[in-house]
Amino acid sequence: MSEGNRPEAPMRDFSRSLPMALLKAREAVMDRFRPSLREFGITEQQWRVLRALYGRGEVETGALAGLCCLLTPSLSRILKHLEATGLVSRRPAPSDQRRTLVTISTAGRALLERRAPLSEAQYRAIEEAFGKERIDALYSTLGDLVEALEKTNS
Amino acid sequence: MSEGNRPEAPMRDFSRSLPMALLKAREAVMDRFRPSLREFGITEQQWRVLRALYGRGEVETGALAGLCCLLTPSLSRILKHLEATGLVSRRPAPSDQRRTLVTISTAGRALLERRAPLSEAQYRAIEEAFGKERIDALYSTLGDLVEALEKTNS
DNA sequence: TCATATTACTTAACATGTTAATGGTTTGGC
DNA sequence: GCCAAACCATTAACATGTTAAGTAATATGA
Repeated sequence: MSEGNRPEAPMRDFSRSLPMALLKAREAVMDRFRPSLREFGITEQQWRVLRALYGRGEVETGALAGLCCLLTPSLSRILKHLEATGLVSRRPAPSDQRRTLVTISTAGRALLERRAPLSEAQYRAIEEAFGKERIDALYSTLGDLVEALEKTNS
Repeated sequence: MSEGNRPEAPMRDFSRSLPMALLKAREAVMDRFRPSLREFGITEQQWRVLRALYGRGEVETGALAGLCCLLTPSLSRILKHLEATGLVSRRPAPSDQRRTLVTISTAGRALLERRAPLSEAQYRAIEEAFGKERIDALYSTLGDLVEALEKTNS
């Protein structure tokens, strides 16, 4: 017991890991959505991209990454795949050749509209299992948490 | 109005995606922990494994995966890496050769004990930014959500 | 206007997420 | 004891997460 020996805080209980708690909750939710994603032959991230593009016209890659909570290297690969399967299209921005503008295609919209009802059904099931008020409160709490963390991120 | 065409529910607002809300919150939290993980040359998942093994003696691979919220293929690769760097050890279970028992090594414990204070400092910062009561309430809500979803997962 | 820095996206490299398949081990029925 | 079924971990294959490096286009300033 020397140099730097403050009273050795006991190790935090493993059940009190905030990243783990958020991950476990997210996994429990995703378990409800994965079957229909698989049925449509699309990944969770690909779905997020289509979902973000829907009804939004042309979106820059950087902005799209922010909307989908994806890093740009991941998004780059995902867009290559979505473009190859004809669900989105890309073109350089006329005013600034560095930027890329992404648009959802008709096929992309069609896929979205076919799966959306299945997704909505799962949301109803989740709200029934947990309570709509508690879900609403959870959205609110999570938003506040993000705001608090971003505001103070030294 | 025929077969299946109910009145076309409007597309859910993209801000009301529960997986996204949980992901964004988790990312905001992880941004606080990543610097020290990097400093110690370890990934988030490797940390979770060491964290789960600490003070637990020998743990079976399957049980460890459950504790860490990892799938067994991922855990298999992670353990190979941790074993190669001397942070854990593995051996087949004497009573059942199918099972593998994992133990944290002295070096693993040492790494854990060196980083733990940095992690705790971040927890204090998060509680200060958001409020300890709200964090506690969030743990509780997330646990309830998982329970509700698992109980009703048809 | 020219060199420099900055910006936006992409590639590269390695680790993990996810599903399916493989390969030993053990269990159960017979 | 024998064989099929179930089990556990690992491997395989492809997609994404993460950080660093690369590339082309634009902005900046002397």
